[in-house]
Amino acid sequence: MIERSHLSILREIERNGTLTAAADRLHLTQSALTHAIKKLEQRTTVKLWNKEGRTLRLTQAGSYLLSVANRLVPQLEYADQVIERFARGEKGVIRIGMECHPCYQWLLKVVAPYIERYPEVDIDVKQQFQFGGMEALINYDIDVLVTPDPIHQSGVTFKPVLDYQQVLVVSKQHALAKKTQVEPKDLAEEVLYSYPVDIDRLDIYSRFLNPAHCRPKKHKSIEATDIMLQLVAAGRGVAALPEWLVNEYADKMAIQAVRLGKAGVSKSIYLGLRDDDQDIEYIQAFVNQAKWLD
Amino acid sequence: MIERSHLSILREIERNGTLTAAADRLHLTQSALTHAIKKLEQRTTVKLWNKEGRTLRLTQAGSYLLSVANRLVPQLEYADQVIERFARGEKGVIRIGMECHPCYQWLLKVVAPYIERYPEVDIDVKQQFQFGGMEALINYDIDVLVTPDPIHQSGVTFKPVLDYQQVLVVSKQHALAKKTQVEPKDLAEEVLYSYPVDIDRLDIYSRFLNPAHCRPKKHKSIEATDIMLQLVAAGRGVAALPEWLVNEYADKMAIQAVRLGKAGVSKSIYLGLRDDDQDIEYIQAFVNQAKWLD
DNA sequence: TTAAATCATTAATATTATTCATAGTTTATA
DNA sequence: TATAAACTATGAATAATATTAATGATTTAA
Repeated sequence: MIERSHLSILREIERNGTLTAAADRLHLTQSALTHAIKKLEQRTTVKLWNKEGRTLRLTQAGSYLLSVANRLVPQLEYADQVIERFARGEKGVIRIGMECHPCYQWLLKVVAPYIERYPEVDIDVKQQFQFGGMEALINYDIDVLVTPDPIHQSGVTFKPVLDYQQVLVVSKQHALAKKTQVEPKDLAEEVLYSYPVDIDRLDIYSRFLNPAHCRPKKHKSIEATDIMLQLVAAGRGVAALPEWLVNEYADKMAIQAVRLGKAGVSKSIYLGLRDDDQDIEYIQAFVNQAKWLD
Repeated sequence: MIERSHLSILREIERNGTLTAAADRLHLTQSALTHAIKKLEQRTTVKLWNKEGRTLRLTQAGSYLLSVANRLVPQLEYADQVIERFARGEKGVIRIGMECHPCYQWLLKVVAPYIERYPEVDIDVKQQFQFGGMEALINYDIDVLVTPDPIHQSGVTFKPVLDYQQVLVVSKQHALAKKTQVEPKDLAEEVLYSYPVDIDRLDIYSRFLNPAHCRPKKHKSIEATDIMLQLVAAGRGVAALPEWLVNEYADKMAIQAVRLGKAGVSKSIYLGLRDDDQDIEYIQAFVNQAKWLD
């Protein structure tokens, strides 16, 4: 069986001309090389070199093996390097699954500085998890789950990375814009825009309207945040969004954030990780980056 | 340092699912494998597997190494074989991959005299490359690629070995059989037989019918040349084939070759070789044999 | 011809791989 | 849920292999 060491020896002998020099390169003694090549030639019963005087000339079989060596050894050496990078926690892939619509904007702000610091880590974002992110995480389809609704399950741990207020966004011209807070009944005559997700997953219902048994006049769903906010700015309706997201748009659009009720609606974004991965350095670093952004 | 044994172990564990089974395959004990992988993981300080119960799931680093293994181990195994052949005093093996259907018939005529002259060289023909022959060549799955469509890529050189005309074959009774050449519109009421390959790869379309915006009445695909020509002879349709191939059958069947258009459709068959192999004598001899046949 | 450089050989030693025996887990099944 | 079966882990013993040291033989160059 041809081993890596044989191939390395082939290469170094050819490159350096003499056994002695090749041995130095390989941090071995000349004797070791002599033994190694003799053993290889004996075991395969193939002569790899013809000895002309003290110089070695490759046979046909030898130069075949040399070509194999020149092809494969660099690949093995590269693999060594990659594994070292894995060892130092520098190399890897993070596949991120998103379970909340507006989180994407927040995620971009986490990812940007992270990829600066970890250029060897690939980031792959899969946005299409309306739910079922947990399953994807457990099945190793993703490595990190970004969600506002952590589910407790063994093998997976969630960490809060961002606390924020869910607020009502209205046009600057809107009557509610003057108030410091809105009440559920204030929405009775409003058009409410939301992302196209199940109503049970919308906090404006579960934590604000439903407890007061109120409904908006109409409910429309829209995929794109920009469009939604343009409609809001135009006075065509209102929306419930994270405060930090509204702030991003506040200077470009005529919109205003208003607190939901007296206490406000507090939310958190969580990152879910498999316990297996907890102590992978580049994943830890990612979680820390997310926390720090806060 | 990643050794061949590590890569083989990776492969067999993944292939067999359990350490015990992998150990059997490798003619080792389970204990040996446990020790080996533990040692590797300790030396590199990289976890290659996560143990979930008794099943092993590759980590990112592990699956990276597996991909390296799947690429390199077959090449090492092949090198073992080549060296064994050298040991037995055989000069080697030529593994030929075919990317064109009718080339097989031509190849037989090259191989026949070659194996007379080089009884010590084994010839192995792999016909199943509809495409992807390039990859096979580069991966050392084959040594020679026979194709009408050479792709320029470093490390591989193509040499034309046969120039020929692609012609239309019709029954001797067919009206077109009297003509010296056919025009695209002549096929408008014909059934056209071809090998079952993508239409883009058929010269009768790309170089004859398409430029004139013509189509045959119907297009049917058939695998076997003999059957195809029998149908043609029976007047059930026409086909486009290499002239030399038609000539082979011309005396046995009532078929007639007609030139495609005024200029004809000229084609070449190329042999692709890795540059590494260019100066291996028995491979050179093969290429020469192919050229000479012309 | 001689000194320097290189390669080959043997025996001793060091290192690494493998096994054996056995204990500890996990999984299947009854 | 107890039990058997299948699998993995571990430590100590052993086997196999690699490496060296010491030295003699050969080649090369001056």
